[in-house]
Amino acid sequence: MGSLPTTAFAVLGLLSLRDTSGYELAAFADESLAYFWPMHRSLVYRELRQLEDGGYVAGTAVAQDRVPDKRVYRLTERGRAALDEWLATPGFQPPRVRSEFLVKFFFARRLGHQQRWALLREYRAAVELDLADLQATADRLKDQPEAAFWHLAALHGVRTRQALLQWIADVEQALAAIPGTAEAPEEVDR
Amino acid sequence: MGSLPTTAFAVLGLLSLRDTSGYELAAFADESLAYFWPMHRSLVYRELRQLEDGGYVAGTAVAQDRVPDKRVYRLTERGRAALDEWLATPGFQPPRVRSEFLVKFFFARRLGHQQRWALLREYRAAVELDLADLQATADRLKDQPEAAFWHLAALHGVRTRQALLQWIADVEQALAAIPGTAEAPEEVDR
DNA sequence: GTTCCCATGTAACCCGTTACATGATTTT
DNA sequence: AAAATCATGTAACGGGTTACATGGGAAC
Repeated sequence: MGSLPTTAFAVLGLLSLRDTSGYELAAFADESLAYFWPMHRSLVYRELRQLEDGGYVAGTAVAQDRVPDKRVYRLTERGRAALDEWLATPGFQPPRVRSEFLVKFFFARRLGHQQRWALLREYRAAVELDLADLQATADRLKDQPEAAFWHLAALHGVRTRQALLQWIADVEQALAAIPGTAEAPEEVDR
Repeated sequence: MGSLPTTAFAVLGLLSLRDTSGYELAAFADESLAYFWPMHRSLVYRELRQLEDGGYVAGTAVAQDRVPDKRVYRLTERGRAALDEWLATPGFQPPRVRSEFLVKFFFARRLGHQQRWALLREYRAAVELDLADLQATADRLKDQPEAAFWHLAALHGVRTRQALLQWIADVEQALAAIPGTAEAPEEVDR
């Protein structure tokens, strides 16, 4: 009982791929899990310490020259068991989204037309960037069979971002139709 | 400087619609903002207290019989100004997603076929439920012009969930193609 | 007539973010 | 040669979740 937080399993999962120090693990998490489970370095360090206290991982100090010494962790048998049990157990927390943009958008009735359009344009730019990034990741992983699930997870992101672009187009339509809302001209670059 | 957290603006925004107690405000937030900015009741209470300390809202004790007394808050001029300034200021934090499902999925190479398919099926069920809920909200708001932005925000959710169903279909295809992965039969109800 | 739900909130805990520290190496 | 980055982490703060409290209706 007292099951571990999801972040702990994320760490165990990464350790199941190879033994690493906190720094390396956090760096890899940042390239892989970050889109759907962001973890700051500090959190990774603390989690590793706690996992070691619980006997899920074992750390060894490794001296290095030129760079600071590090502590390399590996999964213990207990850790592997916990990971696999969590994976095999049905159920997951409902996905949580936090979008400051949507909060602003929700109250956008208080804004003038100019600013509404500006807000939307800004969102579109952000989504497009994000999509490009995810698409690049997905493409890079496309033909690596051992990264099949990673690739599909990236596609998850791609698909939702594409849907967002569609939504933005819909909203532009709807905004243009709001009485008295003249369509804002494209931003002119003076 | 020392700008307020987004949760504070969410609370100010809701108060701009009408004066309420913490309990009512949290209940309304749960029907409206929750999909993109969840706030637990406790958090709303604390935020209201802090906003009152900062002079953004003013609370009045209201006695009731049969139910406990309550404290009703209204926006002060300062609160209204802070809200509008935040709204009009460009920029927003990048949307953050946290999906335990995707963490499990990412490590699904460790699972057997049965369990992979079970995980996916479970996800589809969850997404379908979620979609139905959002769709119902969107439909309900469709023809209320004063709720136009609320309606569009709900559509934001609808669109992304539809994309997820598409993604799930893709994944089922991909899983079926993984060597040695016989397609798992539909769950038989004995 | 117990048990569950409503309406109102307070208190404690812990996860997640931000700030701080440090010496070597690469960049400007 | 000063500034930014890398490779390691620790410490402090605060937002978000969970647990606790309470007394009156509603449900079974």
